[in-house]
Amino acid sequence: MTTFDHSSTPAQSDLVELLHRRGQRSTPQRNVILRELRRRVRHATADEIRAAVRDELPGTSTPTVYATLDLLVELGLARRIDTGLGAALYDGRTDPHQHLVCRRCGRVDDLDVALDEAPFVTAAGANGFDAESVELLVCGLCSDCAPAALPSER
Amino acid sequence: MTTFDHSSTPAQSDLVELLHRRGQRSTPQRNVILRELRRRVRHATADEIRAAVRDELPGTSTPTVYATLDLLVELGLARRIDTGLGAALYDGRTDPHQHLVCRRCGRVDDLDVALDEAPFVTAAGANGFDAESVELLVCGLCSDCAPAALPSER
DNA sequence: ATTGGTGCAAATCCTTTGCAATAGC
DNA sequence: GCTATTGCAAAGGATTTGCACCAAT
Repeated sequence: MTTFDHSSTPAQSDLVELLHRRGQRSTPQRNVILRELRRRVRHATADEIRAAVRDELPGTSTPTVYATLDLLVELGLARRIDTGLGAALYDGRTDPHQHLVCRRCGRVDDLDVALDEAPFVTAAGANGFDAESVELLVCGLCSDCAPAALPSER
Repeated sequence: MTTFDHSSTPAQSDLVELLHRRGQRSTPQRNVILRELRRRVRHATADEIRAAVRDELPGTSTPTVYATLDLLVELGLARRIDTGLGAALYDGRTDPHQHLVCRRCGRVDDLDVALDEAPFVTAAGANGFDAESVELLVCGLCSDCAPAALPSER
């Protein structure tokens, strides 16, 4: 196999089964964090998720939010985007898409251009590397920042 | 234009001219850091570069190393790799190539598979985004970690 | 009852900032 | 001489750890 399963988004309720299959537990925190992540249009930082989750689960702690987001990524229900500009972003979309990263304001937008991952996964395998995912980032200046940038920074 | 200039690595001496053209100065720190970055086979963290540079320029400070590496990236003489696993890595190779990132040990290797950036750059432009570079990371387990990983973490 | 999960506080790690001193041009 | 660059120390921000308590199975 040279590609990944990119089937459609699992239902919210599937989280319970995914967890139980691994001997892990369904908790209010996990359910609410996944729901919150999916409700969002824009990508969110762990801290933004925590702020939002607090309406429903007031005591929710930062370490729990991080642990849960990492777990969701591991379960294939979320993606983590590391841009190197401030905090990592979490993305509830699980279907294949890429990201546009503005190096000036840090904004990250989705980019829906198909990427054929097969050659990369195959070449990785030839190096003894077990590929799990391919992330493509287009870095540059977003529509707000491009005009504002001085010639020297372009 | 829908692609970038990926011409061959500039000579060390060109750094001086690149800097002067921007009204910036050639300093021993900048020259030594670039030389060190290019000498390396494996990618290096800012701190590793600092440790290496200290042999030649004992006083070199952390902020200078970070500032210089950022400058080299801006000048197109280096790339910064943000994996989200520990410190950022700097890569002195300027010709097009991708990266393999082991999520377990953090090791990053080069992957020489051609990527056609054009469709991504074009689509970015259609969104009003001014693309400057495209980064592709293949995430997974390296040859050392894949056998060691427990079934549950694979 | 078991043991996985949570919250709290604190620690750690990476990177940037402020500022006075230095050194290219 | 002008001002970019440096080093130092310290701050800042993101994420993780240790541990006691709690709760899902």
